[in-house]
Amino acid sequence: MLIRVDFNSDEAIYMQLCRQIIIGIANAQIKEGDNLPSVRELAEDVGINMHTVNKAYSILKQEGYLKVDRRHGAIIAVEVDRYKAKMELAEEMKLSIAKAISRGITREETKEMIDEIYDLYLGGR
Amino acid sequence: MLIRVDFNSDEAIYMQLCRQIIIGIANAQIKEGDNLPSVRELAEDVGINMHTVNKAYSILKQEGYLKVDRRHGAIIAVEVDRYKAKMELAEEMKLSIAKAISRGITREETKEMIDEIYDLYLGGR
DNA sequence: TTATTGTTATATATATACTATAACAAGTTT
DNA sequence: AAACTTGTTATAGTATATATATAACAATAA
Repeated sequence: MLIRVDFNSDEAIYMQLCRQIIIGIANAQIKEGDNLPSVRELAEDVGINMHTVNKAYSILKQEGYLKVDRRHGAIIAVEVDRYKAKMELAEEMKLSIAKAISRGITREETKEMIDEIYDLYLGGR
Repeated sequence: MLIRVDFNSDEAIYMQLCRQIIIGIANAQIKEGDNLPSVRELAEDVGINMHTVNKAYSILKQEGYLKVDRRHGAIIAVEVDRYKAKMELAEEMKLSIAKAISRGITREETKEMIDEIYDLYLGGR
């Protein structure tokens, strides 16, 4: 899985890493049990510091997307707490939908958009 | 419209203000043409610095939620560019939906959630 | 005239983000 | 056994973001 960072973005580098890895899981570029490159390897590869990668991995571990052990490095292992997952999703969408309503985007339009994004990630699956 | 800030939150104070005002527009607590308290007034009211409020107002102005003139202070005036609004919404939802897919939340569940949040804001409208 | 408006300027303190080196124990490879 | 790689931790430095404190300005309202 290819990971790149945009140094001109105002999104923090460690967040760019987290986001790309989560999207990689969503669209099955990386699957349960796959291992990510070591912190030093990925850092070298994208041209950033080891600690920035380590921060991203630590967050992903803490949020339940991967597990880390010394034998195999970082391994994708999504921990699913459906209740927590839905609460988090709702919380994240609250501001976005408030913006949408303020700007006259209907619920049907929003749901169409949801379908498009699901299709984008799931493809034929 | 009541605005409060949580000093223990890890969300920046100016972002808390932006969020609460946008949600206030979405659920019609404040409407087109209504005016917000002056920067000094709101700062005094919630116990923060004038410049923090000014930063929030500047962002909301820049994002097209209000206009500011010296006669009447900050006035709600939502500028709607539907194309831009939908692009922004899609962009904001991409990461959230990637998380949802990773955690096994189906598109139907997500769309139910969208309905609930729309209902939350729109109420009987 | 007096007061209030948003805006701008300067300064300071703290937190976050990122980098740079270095070291450690645990595990893998040779 | 020795050499290497792993994640992790520690320390230190720089840069930027956040929030505060004072002060001043022109435009407007009372």
